[in-house]
Amino acid sequence: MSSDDGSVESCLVEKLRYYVTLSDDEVTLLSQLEENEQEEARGAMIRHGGEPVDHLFVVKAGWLYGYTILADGRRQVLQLHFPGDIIGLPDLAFEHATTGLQSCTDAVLCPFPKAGLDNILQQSTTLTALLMSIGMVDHVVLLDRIRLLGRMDAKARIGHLLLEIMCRLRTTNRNMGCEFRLPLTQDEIGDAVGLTNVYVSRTLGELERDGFIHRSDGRVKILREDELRELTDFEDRYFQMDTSWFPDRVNPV
Amino acid sequence: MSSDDGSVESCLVEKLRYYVTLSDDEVTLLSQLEENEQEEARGAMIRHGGEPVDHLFVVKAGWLYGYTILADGRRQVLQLHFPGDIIGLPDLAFEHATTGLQSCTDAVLCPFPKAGLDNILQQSTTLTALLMSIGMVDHVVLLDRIRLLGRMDAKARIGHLLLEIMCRLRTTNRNMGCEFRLPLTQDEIGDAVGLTNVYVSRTLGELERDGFIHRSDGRVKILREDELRELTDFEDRYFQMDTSWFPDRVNPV
DNA sequence: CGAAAAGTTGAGGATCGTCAACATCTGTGG
DNA sequence: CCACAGATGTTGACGATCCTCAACTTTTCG
Repeated sequence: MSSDDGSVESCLVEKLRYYVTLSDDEVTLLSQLEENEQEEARGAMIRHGGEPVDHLFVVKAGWLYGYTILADGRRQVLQLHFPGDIIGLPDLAFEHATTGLQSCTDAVLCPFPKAGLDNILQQSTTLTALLMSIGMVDHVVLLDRIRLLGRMDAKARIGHLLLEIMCRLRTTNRNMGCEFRLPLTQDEIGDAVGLTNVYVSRTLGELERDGFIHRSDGRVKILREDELRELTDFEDRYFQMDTSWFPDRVNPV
Repeated sequence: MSSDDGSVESCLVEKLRYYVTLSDDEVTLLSQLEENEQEEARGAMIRHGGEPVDHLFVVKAGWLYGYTILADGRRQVLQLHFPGDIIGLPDLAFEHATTGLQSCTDAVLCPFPKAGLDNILQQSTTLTALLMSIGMVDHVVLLDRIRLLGRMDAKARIGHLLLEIMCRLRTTNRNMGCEFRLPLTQDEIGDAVGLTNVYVSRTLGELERDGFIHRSDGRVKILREDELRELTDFEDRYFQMDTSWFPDRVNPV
């Protein structure tokens, strides 16, 4: 699973392979998106909201998040980005970035031009359908987030976020257990689920006292996943995807 | 702008034409999505969350909304659907509907099978790119909603919702003013922006006393749009779309 | 080792929810 | 045309969740 220069295979390919088998041609098409690399340190501002956007990114390593700042200076974290994600698709429809982009760990990004999607749209209806499907999964995850922000209390919000992160990590790390490193500050967690850092601290403490999670180092372990899923009404949107409607291949393997 | 049988042209075509010029072939492709009609009365449950999904809808007339019910019975309205919208794209990636669907006015829907998108994906890269772009606009609208739910107070939430509805209506009703019929109950408004009907009533009253809106009949008039935009930090995501990255046409006019 | 960042804990306060009574609107049948 | 019932909207009193401010502790990293 490693290419001949010793590097690990593309996370994007790995993520897409979680859902369908890819032909060599399709892998080649995708790898064109990852020809350039750009390293970023933890906490780097990669893009401000409102800037002109001329390229998208594939995340090769690290965690990042999109955010907006409100008039009073507070921040809302809009979505988390993990290795294998394509960042910036929604901005394609606009001339200026709708969200800021910041890294929460050291990260490696692969920038590619907007036009880089032309190849894919024109040469592979399967990849087109797959990219649309990934977009649909993301869409549903946002709906879950809306539900969370609109109607759930602090404990459920944070528990839900932790479960979502875990399931998302599993799509590129197939046999991950229930423990993972959580490189988010409590400020960032709060900004993601609409709470303050103070209340995040209290609530994480409560979740730990209740025996739902265990924290040590920068790591989190989900102790009673089933019960936490129940408490937070969580559904794993990443687990499986319906590809039955995909068009017959115009460019068969 | 009317076809020979006297009916108004497709809202879907009208909405897409807001953004690009369409060829006759493309209009034909799209019209295939609207071959069947289904009438629904106000308040009809069209689909429950969790049901198997075998088709999507084009909205021909009326307002609808997607929602979910929480464990305690409360409801979160996830998105509003207007004439010209395609409902169900996100569900394509799943075997079961992720949201319930209900009408808030009498409505006319055009159901079409999942496979109905094949034609479009395979025969028009322009329409494919356009559908993706619409999806991206929707995506950004959801991000705005997340920001609203996570960090804005009741007055801004409701004001923002009203502005969003107005701008959305303008995409299919080009020369609409600042007044429109609002066929949502205060329960539904509350479920959309994460408040209770009681607080919606209070807040609408406050917005009216402040001179931002005027209510009469079932209609709302935005009185000081600029100031309300400022108060609610509103940005019109529907107004314009960047189509510059669209692939060169494989099937030119 | 020391400074800055991140996390914890307490006290008091603001926003919004809950419950309840009442008012108004809407549509239906007599 | 009126009567009535159910749905919808309004208003008040009270309470819960979460925020703000602030002091303090722990961790991280140069």
